[in-house]
Amino acid sequence: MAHPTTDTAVSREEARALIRDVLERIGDKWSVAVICQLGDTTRRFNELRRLSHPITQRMLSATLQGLERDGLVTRTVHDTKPPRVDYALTPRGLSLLDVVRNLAHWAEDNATAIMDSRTAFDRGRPPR
Amino acid sequence: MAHPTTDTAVSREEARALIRDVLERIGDKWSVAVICQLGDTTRRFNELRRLSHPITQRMLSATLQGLERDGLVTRTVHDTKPPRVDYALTPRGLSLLDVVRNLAHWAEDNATAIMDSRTAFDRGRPPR
DNA sequence: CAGCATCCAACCGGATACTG
DNA sequence: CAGTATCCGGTTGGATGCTG
Repeated sequence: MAHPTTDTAVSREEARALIRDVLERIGDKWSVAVICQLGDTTRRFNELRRLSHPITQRMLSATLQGLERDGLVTRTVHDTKPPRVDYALTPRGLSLLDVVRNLAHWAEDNATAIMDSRTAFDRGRPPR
Repeated sequence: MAHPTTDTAVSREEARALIRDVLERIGDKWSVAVICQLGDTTRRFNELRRLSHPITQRMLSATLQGLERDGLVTRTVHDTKPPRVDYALTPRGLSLLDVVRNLAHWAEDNATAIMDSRTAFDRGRPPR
């Protein structure tokens, strides 16, 4: 405890790094959409595909693997024929869903204001 | 109102599009960090630069312009010498700060669990 | 101090084709 | 049905150098 200020600064930076790591998980193009679609029900692969609409197989697969890797969704394979795989949020995923819903709420509430702000800003600065 | 289901589906999709537009704003690499650093105090350019640490000038500039465009921060130029520019959150930016703080909180709370989950997952699936 | 301009590498993500 | 493999274009963002 010789240099508490330094300690604090370091852990602060480390905390920021962790936060960014996590934010990059949900900051990609599809994670939030998929998490919302999962909600509190379990869904199958192509079901998610339809719901998250123009998502490609590749991206859905990658997104789900990322979420599974982080312990946010579970993947259960029923080896029937045809094969069937169910995805669902884990408790941790559900807790994230709450946060994400707040975010979505805010986005919905402020979407038009933001769009207006953008066009106003762009009118003042014509591109080139 | 012949096909209310269709109507709902369409507006739902539009809503999703809007939300994604907004999420992409804060989904980039630096916006959240800058918003947190602004908090409820006004800050100068290089001050933000130091606080958001390894951010480059270019990225800070771009991030701030994006946030200003969306009406989330204000930019005030004092023409003194040397020049001085202050950035601060608008009311809308402050409301976003609340949401973002929730997110950061969640990230902090779950960071270690997520890291553990990742290493466990990766142990099960060695690369290649 | 507060930026803009340019260049360029890395990565993200879409399209497409194929498999168990 | 539920994916994997490959290709490849656009965007993101870092490094660097210059300006008022």
